[in-house]
Amino acid sequence: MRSPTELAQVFREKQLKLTPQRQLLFGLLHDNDSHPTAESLFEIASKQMPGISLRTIYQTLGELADMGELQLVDLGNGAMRFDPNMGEHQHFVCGSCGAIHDVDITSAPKLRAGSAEGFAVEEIGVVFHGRCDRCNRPNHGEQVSQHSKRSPGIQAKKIRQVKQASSN
Amino acid sequence: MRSPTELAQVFREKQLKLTPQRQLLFGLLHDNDSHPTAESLFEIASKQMPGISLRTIYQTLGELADMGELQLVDLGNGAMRFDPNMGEHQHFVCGSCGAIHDVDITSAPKLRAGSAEGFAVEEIGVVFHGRCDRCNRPNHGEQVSQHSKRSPGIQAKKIRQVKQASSN
DNA sequence: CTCTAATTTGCAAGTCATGCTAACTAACAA
DNA sequence: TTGTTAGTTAGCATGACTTGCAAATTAGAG
Repeated sequence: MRSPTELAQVFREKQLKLTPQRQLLFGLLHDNDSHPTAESLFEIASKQMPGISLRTIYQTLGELADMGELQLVDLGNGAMRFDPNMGEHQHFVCGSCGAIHDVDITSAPKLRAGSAEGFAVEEIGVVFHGRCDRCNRPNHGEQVSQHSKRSPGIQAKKIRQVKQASSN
Repeated sequence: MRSPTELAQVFREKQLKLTPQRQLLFGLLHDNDSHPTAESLFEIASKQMPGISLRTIYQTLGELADMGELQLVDLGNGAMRFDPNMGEHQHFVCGSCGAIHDVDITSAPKLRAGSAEGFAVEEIGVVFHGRCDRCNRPNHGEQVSQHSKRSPGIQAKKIRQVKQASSN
């Protein structure tokens, strides 16, 4: 995602208003590698701007995604994650603490697929699962920080799948 | 997933009752490669057993998943998909018609990842996106059959992610 | 046939995200 | 500075998908 300043420029050019809500979000998202959910952003934003609406968070996030400024990542953990890192990369999800880390695609085996079985593959989504280095230590803090809400039953054991947005 | 007969055996051994609802589902799921949702199974099951509850579908499906008889696949399209094919394979999702096809992992480049960046990778989830051969034809039927319900906005462009169940 | 624990149902509840609209305001012009 | 207006925000309702719960059933054993 571009810097708040650049985004301001882009918005202006598109006749989009530079509201304080948007500017706040631009700042909160810039260089944010925490893969926040709309809810978590809402909480943080609320501190700096009490009264801001969750609806606005979703709205703005959706616009930024439309503009190709950020990715909407669904790890199947319940809520959508927003990732301002538009570079080609994948994600690693720690099954122990729930942490999500970016994985440089170059450090992982390159993935490619031509038209397998007659399918014209355009995008390949990948998610690595395992335990992060911290949780692998002897005295790891086995605490699933991101209190996973939605459905403890099926959710707990389901097999997630990936998807990369098409060029739409 | 094992055959209905074998499943019956398994259930008996586990002191689980062989209800007609379960038997019906065993049959509907056996060799089913349509990646049905709970809802779609419900519709089909309802024809053969009017009155069956959607709740029961979810319940049974969850149990089968727990028993390792089927995978719960989340393509991010809104509803969970149930896949009785427990063999190692990936999925291809057609962005045009919404069809989901199994992809033999061997026909796609093998994926592997040791501990990238300190992470102990246990599972890697992959989903291929593109257009199926049918939709690639000149006069393709550009109809998203599986009327995607849930959230047309964010859903339409979001980047899905994958996940493979841990050995739980 | 009886009994009991496992199941099924039906409905409420919960989570996540979007639709809708009245109230508000950034951006621009006079 | 003030007026105008199209773009935005805030709230609330609604929708989709699942699960929790408790009462009513029933499969399977004795």
